[in-house]
Amino acid sequence: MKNLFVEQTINKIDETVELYGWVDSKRDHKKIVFIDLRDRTGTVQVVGGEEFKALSEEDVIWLKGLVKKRPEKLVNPKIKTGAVEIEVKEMRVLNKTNPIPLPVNTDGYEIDEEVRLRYRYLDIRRPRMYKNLALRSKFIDLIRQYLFSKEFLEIETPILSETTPEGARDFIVPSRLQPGKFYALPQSPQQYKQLLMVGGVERYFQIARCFRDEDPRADRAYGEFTQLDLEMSFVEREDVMNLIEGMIIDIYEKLKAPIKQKPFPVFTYNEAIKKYGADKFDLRSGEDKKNGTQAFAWVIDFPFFEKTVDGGWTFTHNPFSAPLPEFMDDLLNKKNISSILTSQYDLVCNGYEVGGGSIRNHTPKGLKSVFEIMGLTPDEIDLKFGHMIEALGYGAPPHGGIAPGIDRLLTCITGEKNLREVIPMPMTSGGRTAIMKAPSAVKEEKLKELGIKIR
RNA sequence: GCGGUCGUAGCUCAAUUGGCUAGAGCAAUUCCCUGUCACGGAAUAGGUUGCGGGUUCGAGUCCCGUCGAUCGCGCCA
Repeated sequence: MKNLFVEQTINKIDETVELYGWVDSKRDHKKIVFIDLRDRTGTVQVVGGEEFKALSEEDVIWLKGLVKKRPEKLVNPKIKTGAVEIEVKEMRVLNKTNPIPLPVNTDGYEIDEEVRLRYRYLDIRRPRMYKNLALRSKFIDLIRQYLFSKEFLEIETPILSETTPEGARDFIVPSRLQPGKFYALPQSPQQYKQLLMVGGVERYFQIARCFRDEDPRADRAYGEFTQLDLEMSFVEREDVMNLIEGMIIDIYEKLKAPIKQKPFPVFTYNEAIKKYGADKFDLRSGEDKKNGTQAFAWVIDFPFFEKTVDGGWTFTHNPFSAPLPEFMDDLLNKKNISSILTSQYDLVCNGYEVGGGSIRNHTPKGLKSVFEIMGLTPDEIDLKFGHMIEALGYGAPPHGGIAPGIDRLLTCITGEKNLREVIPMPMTSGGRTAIMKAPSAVKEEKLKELGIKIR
């Protein structure tokens, strides 16, 4: 097993070491040949001769060699290991590469994204992409550390689930055992996490994959995305906001990412619209952008309902939200509907909406009232949300939560312009997996088994 | 669903007003060079200009269609 990373050679002067990695570049001077050996931690120069002649860029090799301090005038200040070089003793090619279809020693922005996605497994060899993936891993690690220290449980919720009657378009999956019927992939674990609160879990989180069949944008990947899904019992709006704000401040300190204003500024929806013309906005100065400062803010006091085109009402954010306490009577009596404010809070960072949540309606009558205002009949309410209303009737605790988007937070913190730069294997905007050929046709027998006829 | 931009060698690009055999850098292959560090130098190979049609003596270039990528609008509880 490999037990030494390239960047550690700097501490192994005069020792014989074994290294594994890829040939990043080769400089052949006939009698003396240099290669840069690369692994995920960086590159180091290896000095050899005849044995390196046949190497090509991206060959995978093992080598044994002596780490030598470089003479002063031969130090390369551009790389972390520039003060040393390896004098090769033995070398083996573990796998000779075919000509590589795209360069991996640039930042990659110049390359057609279609090519980068098709060869994503090579694209992530480039240091920038590896760094983004490593940061993503660290970020999630720090989330877990923080939330476990606050007595949270990490719990998985189903992926094969029920269609969501409102909201985004669902991905649906045919059922074999119930021919002609379909599962849906969750747009978020919203209902399950509330049921966990009914179940007395009190503090839940999940690094949750969410699925929505809506057209993509630069800040919105097609198909699936990841959020930190979180729910707490016996809390009020400020409790959830404080918890998540505390978590972010802790994580960003550990990642040495400066935050512009702490505590995060809070704007009401009306203030935000008046001041910025939108409910998401970028508070950074030019200087902030240059040094990677992250500007967080909260937006609260959104209207609960808005008029639909046909004159009815629909919710602005989340039908499971409770109104602010002072509007509960109006909700239950279906009065002054346009002025009811929701307990919804949105987290904004650098102009992106990076999360949203609310205190939920934890009584059956509160939730029912929302659907009644939306004009659903008792039968419809029962059919679509009967299970939730029933569950709330069995001693559901007051509860609320939030769901920060991991992809967007990472886009902000890395300064990337596109969400796909922090997603390991994203789909194209046309909904294709770029490496494998999904979605693909399935064989006639398979369809028959599922009870599906095409056309 | 709609609109913008783009599609030429494995990658990044060039090709004047529609006109000679579609060029260059990187990568690949062969060769030269003891200190380079994204080394340098010489040569070779590499093309259905996304695909299909049209206009024209002649199309990478103009027109129509189509496919794909990407950005935005709609959409996104």
